[in-house]
Amino acid sequence: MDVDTRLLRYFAAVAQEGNLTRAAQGLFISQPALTKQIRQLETLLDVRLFTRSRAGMTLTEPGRALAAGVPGLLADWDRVRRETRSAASRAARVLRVGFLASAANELTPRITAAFAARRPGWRVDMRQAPWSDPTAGLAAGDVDAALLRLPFPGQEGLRTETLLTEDRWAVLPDDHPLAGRAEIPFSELWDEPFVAAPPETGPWRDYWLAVDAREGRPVLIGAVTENPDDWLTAIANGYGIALAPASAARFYPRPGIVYRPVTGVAPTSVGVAWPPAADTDRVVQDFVRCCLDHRPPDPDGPTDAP
Amino acid sequence: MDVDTRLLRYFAAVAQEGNLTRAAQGLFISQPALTKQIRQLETLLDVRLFTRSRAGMTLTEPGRALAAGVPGLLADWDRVRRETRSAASRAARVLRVGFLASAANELTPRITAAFAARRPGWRVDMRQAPWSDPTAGLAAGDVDAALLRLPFPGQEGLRTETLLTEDRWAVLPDDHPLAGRAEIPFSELWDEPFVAAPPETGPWRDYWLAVDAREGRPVLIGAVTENPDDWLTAIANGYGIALAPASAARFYPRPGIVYRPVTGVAPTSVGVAWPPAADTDRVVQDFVRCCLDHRPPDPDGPTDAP
DNA sequence: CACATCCATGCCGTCAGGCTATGGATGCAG
DNA sequence: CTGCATCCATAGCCTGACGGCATGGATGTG
Repeated sequence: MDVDTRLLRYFAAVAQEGNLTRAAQGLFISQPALTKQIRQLETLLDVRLFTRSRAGMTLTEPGRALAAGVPGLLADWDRVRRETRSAASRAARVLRVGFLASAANELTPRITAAFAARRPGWRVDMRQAPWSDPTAGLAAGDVDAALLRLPFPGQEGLRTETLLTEDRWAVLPDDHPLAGRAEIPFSELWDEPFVAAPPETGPWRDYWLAVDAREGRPVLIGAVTENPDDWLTAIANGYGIALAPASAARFYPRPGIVYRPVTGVAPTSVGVAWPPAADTDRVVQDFVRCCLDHRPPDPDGPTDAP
Repeated sequence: MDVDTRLLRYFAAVAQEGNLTRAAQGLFISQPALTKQIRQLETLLDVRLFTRSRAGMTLTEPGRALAAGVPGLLADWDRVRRETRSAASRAARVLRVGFLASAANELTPRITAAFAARRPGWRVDMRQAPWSDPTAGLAAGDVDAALLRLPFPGQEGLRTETLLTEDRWAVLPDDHPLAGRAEIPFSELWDEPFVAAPPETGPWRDYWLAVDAREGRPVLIGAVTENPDDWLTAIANGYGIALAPASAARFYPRPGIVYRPVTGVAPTSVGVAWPPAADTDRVVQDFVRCCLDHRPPDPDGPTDAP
């Protein structure tokens, strides 16, 4: 009696959604395809899992029994898969490091160089994470360590060390009325439209919109983008402005875009993070050591910033 | 990243066997098909799971990590599947009862009739189990209760009640030298060839060969059969003799076959069994009650035996 | 009564899984 | 040294499953 995890995912989606059409949209397949798959699962188990009605799909009693077990099965498979990948990385002497955007700025190459010197034969695999994952793959177990922005949601379950702190600046189109100012109080930006990350990025999005520095004022969203490139383009095209770490001026310069210091928002930090399970992992700890050894003496940023 | 349990079964088989060809035989597929599947799993995970050599397939380090997790995944899926089936039976008001051979003999129809009277709307689904499973599907969770021979291996983890006890008789071809005897001491059968169940049925096979009543003498196997029909045919054809419950003379009469009482072997019992989890299950307990209510007063067999 | 919203069905193209036959590598026995 | 056995990999083919689109049937709703 074999089953595909795909079938279980489909079932879980329909069970949760209670609606074939919407579940199919969420799974990026057509509704008839999903109909067929659910029927196939029912045939396979010889059990009626749903009662169909115009109102949608309602779980039967056995359907509820299955729905209770499936998420655990999928999670277990995911765990085993990640453990296998981790073992593979380790066997290949690869340290997987997740990072967000510009990672630890100018420190990054120096950290990896120091690690290479400390662990000959090992290779660092730097993986850029999407904005939607503020843990840069660490929470999902996709990487052994991560360079990321502090603080982040879920930080309690992970070990972190701060590497550097820098101010947040404003990113403006160069024809913006405020583009000529040497420094801008954040309150003057409250009514400006912002180019934001997608809503599903949650706290990340709010953090870079500086929601908690707006004294409750609503945020004006001018555009939503998924990655730095679209983000800069949207700003250059005048859809809105944004906040960014000061170092973005060095890492993401672009014609038509200017970066200006902002007062009235808290600075942002970059840290290294690792899972508690890696506390005794010599390789991960070596990497952390390399990170800490290259912390800049000046807490406002790396000393060799251009 | 979806995977089929089939793929995991294949992987587990190769991991355990260390040999594609033999694993493929055990899985009833061709060796090239298995080669492709294993390679596909490696591609899917992007991990080399085996090192190939003339000596066979050896697990790599990540392969061992996967092999450690896969049996648990498969067991969990099986558990969830059985729970779903159980919920379905319950919802359909079906009590699944496993049984071996002639179950509780003449009692069986009376038990089911009593249960039908006690639980209107419920249906008893009687499922004959193969000889290879002395728990008649109970251990695997395929049934809610079982009518089976006592004692059986794995009995400790289950609840049992004895329903009837009967002597074991000899089953002989009618032209056998001992066929004319009214009663046969078992010691006179020690050197006779026996028609046995397949070796994989283990304790069941040994029990009906009465291995523990032979004072250490080796058993002579004249033929191996998988089911009662082949078994009787083999005996009629003179391949060997066998032991059987006395009631077999009533349930399995056949031209060319005679049943004779035997002394020197312990009698055999039929009991009802259920999992501890069903101790509080009203329906299962009703069925057990029906079984006990129809226990014959005479411990040597049902009173209405012909 | 038209319309919206469910799920089910029919038909078709594509691809993955299986089989048979065969090839390349390597160890072993005569 | 050579023929053979035993590994696993590859090639070519067939079938069946999965997915898409278009459409149908049932049932509330404005």
